[in-house]
Amino acid sequence: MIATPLTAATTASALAQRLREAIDAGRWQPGELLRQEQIAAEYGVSRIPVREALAQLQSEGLLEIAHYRGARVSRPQAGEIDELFDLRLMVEGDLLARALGRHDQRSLRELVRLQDKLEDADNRLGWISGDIAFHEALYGPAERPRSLALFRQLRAPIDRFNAQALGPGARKQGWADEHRQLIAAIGAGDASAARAILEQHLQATRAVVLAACSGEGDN
Amino acid sequence: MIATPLTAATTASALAQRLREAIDAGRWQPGELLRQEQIAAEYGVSRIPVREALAQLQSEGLLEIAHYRGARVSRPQAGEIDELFDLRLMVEGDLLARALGRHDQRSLRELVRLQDKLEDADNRLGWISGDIAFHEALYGPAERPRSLALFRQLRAPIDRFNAQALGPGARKQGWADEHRQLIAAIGAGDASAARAILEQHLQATRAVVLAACSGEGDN
DNA sequence: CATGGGATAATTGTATCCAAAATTGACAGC
DNA sequence: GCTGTCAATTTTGGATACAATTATCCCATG
Repeated sequence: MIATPLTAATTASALAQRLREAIDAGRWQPGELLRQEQIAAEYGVSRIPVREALAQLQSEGLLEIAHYRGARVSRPQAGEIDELFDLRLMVEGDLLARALGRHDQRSLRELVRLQDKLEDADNRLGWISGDIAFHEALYGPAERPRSLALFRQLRAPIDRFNAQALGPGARKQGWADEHRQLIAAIGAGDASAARAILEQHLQATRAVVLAACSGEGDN
Repeated sequence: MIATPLTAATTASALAQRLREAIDAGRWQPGELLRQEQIAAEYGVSRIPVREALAQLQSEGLLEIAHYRGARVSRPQAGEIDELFDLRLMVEGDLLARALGRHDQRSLRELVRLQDKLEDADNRLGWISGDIAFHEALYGPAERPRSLALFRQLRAPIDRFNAQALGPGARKQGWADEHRQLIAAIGAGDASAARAILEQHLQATRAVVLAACSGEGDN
């Protein structure tokens, strides 16, 4: 089966995007081998851009590539998920604190708009990308590019589990409530309240992800 | 001029290592283009592993690659250096706190040994790699692989400036004193003292790097 | 003399082909 | 029947060749 033709700046980057989505969608299970030849045939390209795409996904932590032994979907350990949430709390807490005094009417309205849009999303991928957009708008005024990049990097492996294990219904209400409370705390300029809500938000998400992780984790 | 033959697991990874060192040594200035053909000829390989090495260095933040336009040495901004130190303080502070109660006689002796070795290093590269080894041994008992990887990632762009701008003599004594004080605080199990020394250590380094950065930064 | 268009060259991205390593399977030996 | 060894096959890594894109330079034109 040959997929629809690739249209993007470069074949390799388009492939990376496609493969990312395919892995998130469960096309390959954690630990499963991705064969270069097979992928090349599937997308109608040669193995060169396939290799570059795989290397890209490796640098993102999505794959583990062993010399002459192929690329496998990496399998996040429960302990690492836990660690990632601790790191997120540090980084995002700092971003939130720095962004707090820099929000204005316009950025607050934008947050509300993004949250409305997020609550309308019905599929899990739309839900997650909407959540990312919300948090980026939340932290954007801090003007901390490296921290924001780090935020994305720390989320990625967590979202992979979220996308597979969670439906849009799971904890959606609490999730939305916390977002609304965050907006309110920022509007009031209440730093400690905002921090507490963020902490609550991440702890609750951690619990859900860990439950899903240990529930289906059979290695 | 053709460099000495490459000997490593894979040509691409060996090239990446060589290029990293070459860039750290100033073989290419920030903003300068790295030509694939030229590098390939220089190391006696084809352009394929060169491309993979360049992609690797891009993912490390060392290069910026534009489609059909080549790879350039990235130019860290002063604001980003500042941000990186703030992130380091968060991550390393957390690692230090978690490692504190887990050190024992053996790991403390290892720290002393690494520090002795570090103070013997006479060239700047040995100094920096020795400092990395010391800090990894310092944070190792925390058993936080992601945080440790993040530590390396946050150091890399800073060390590049350190390697270029600083000699081994600059602040070497204060540096060593702070390391010794850290070992003492850990031996005494004094968390707040250890944290304070780490903070002092990083702030002093930040000042030196920022001075070097703004001193030669002519963009 | 400045400026814009277009041919030419230089450089990157991709396909095809070859070499090296690893996996698989059969078979001999115990 | 199990195990170790070796050939055949599969798969990955790298080299060479070709296509696509961008940069450069020349010259016509205002």
